[in-house]
Amino acid sequence: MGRGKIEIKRIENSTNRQVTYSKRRNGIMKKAKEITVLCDAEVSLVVFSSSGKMSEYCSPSTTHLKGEDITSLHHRELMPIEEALQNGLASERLLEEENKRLTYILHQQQLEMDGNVREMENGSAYNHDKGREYPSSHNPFGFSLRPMQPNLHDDK
Amino acid sequence: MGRGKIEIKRIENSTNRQVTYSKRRNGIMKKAKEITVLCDAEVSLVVFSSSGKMSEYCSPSTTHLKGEDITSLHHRELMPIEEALQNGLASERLLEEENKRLTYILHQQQLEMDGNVREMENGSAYNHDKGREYPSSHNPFGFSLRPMQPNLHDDK
DNA sequence: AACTATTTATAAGA
DNA sequence: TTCTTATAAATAGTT
Repeated sequence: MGRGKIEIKRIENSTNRQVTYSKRRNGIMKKAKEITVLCDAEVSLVVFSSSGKMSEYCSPSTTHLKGEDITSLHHRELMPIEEALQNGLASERLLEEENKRLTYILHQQQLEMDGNVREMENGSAYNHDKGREYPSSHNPFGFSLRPMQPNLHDDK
Repeated sequence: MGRGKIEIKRIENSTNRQVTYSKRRNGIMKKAKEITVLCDAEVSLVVFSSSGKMSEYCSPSTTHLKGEDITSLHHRELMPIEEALQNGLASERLLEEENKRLTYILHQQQLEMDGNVREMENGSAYNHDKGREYPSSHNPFGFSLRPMQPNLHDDK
């Protein structure tokens, strides 16, 4: 799409690569938003440039979380951890805290499951991650919790 | 892009919405792969259709995990947990195991970092998982674990 | 950052 | 669903 056709292979020129990255990142973000709206879909998109800069899009949660959207949940659950990490706290300590959070959420899930075993047929999407910008040029973050689609209908 | 211009708003006709979803999902996945290759970027993209079907793309991990790719790590580390969950084991037990696994992985990462701090400028890409269908049209899984970049340099 | 010539994605139709 | 094709949209190369 452009003045010339290009091969899909790494752009060696750093400047061109950066420019193309910027354009295409905008393009894919737009597409993500569009499919969300047009098709009532849910999308999580995270992109890291080769220089470690992150961009992300996450569709608003509509059917789940009882009004709390994924973004706000992300902010509530993850940002405190990210901040703490950036403040240089020991990773072990953070792991403990993370684990507590996991435990809590797992309990919540467990309660749901106990009350609604039928819907526990299938699994989750674990996973993924990417590059980034952190003060020390290290990402101090060991892992993050990525809430997806809690099955919170307790009406059954 | 097509025979006619469309407004970006929910497609009410269910069939059309499904068709558009399918086409656009393919399109955005392609774009994700392209930006990965062209710009040396890392991408994680998860899309859920309104019927609960998930599709995912995650760019391959290049710099870390010493040869173990994301997929195999996912299978080794995560699938047993998913299966266990599906078998209804207590969440506490699973969390403990999960935490042990996390700790182990964190240590592994630590070892890598200790021996090669220079290369720790950018992160690894854990994982991914591929298209599942949730029978009940709900994703029963409330969260996913997203390992990122453990900051385990205890030299500060 | 803008500007276009082109390529690519895709909406509608078959 | 898969293919076709006219048209809208994205974007590569340029300014």
